[in-house]
Amino acid sequence: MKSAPPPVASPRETVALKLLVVLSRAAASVHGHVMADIATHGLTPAEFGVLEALHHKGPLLLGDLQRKILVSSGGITFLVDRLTAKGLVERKACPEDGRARYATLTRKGEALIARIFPTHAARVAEAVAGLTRTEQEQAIHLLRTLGRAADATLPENSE
Amino acid sequence: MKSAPPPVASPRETVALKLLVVLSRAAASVHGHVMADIATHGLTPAEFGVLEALHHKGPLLLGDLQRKILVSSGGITFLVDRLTAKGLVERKACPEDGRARYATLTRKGEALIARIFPTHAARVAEAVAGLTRTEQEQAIHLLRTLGRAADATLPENSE
DNA sequence: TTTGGTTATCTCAGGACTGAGCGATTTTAC
DNA sequence: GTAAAATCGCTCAGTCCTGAGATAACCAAA
Repeated sequence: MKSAPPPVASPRETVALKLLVVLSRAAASVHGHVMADIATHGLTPAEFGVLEALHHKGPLLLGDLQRKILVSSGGITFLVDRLTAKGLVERKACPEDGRARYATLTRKGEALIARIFPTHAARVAEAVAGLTRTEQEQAIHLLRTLGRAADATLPENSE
Repeated sequence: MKSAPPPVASPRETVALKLLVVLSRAAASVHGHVMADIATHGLTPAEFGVLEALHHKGPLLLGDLQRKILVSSGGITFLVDRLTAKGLVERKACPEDGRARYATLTRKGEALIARIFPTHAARVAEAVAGLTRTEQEQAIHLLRTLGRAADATLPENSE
């Protein structure tokens, strides 16, 4: 004699909630692989992100770096401080803007990222190998659309 | 006279790395929506996860709860402590196992989650509205496959 | 029963990061 | 040319959470 549970969510919401769950779990799982790799080199994911960004883009203003790896303003200062203490990154003055600073890789930092990046790439490929190449490309397309749309409707991003 | 950059990654790895990026960004964007909603009720995402899980599954052993919301063993103790202090959750002894504890919602906790869940569901639906219903179902399928496979190849998960 | 191995939770020290607010600089408007 | 507004990075107090170890309870075998 049990009564049916109340319809707490419409079908549309049910699908959306399921998508949220699998998205979070997939991201966490893949992240787990990546972290395990990165941690063996004594780096946090955020530190690795900084090194990777500088490796591929060259010197970057701290603000650009911040937006790229998605940390707070205090976070990027903290990260660059720590990487500087490790001798992997340096700050350079920006000639056009006295407020801004460039972050650049030192020789040692460049050598480190060049050494560990190939392993990282292989590990990522392995982590996503559950999908075929075609499926990966489908997923990329869907996730890019999803991410863009979600960003656009975020309140604080007025643009 | 610039030489071509060295092939740092194979095409397979390039696709995998791109997938990692869009996956992380999509998860972060959707997470942003959810957090903004949850924070207005004075809850952290992890706290909300606990309430949501108990709301839908009923009383749960702490260990099951821990695996469900993906926190460390210390984390689940901390979360249940804090929710207990807020009067939203209680611990109950487990008759069959003296080591284990159930977490259950209090009246107040049940009332809170019942009140805020509909808004949450609507917000999630809005956050993923950049994809059509069909696309959402494709994404769910792909992400579920991806997550499962990634978990299975994670070293510490032997099963 | 006793012993040892597992499992479930808790304790606690510490780390990564946030976010509000600050000074310094640049840009814009008058 | 100067005052107001915006932008950049930094400081710092505080938060959430991790992870290694401790404690207690269960279970199987001798």
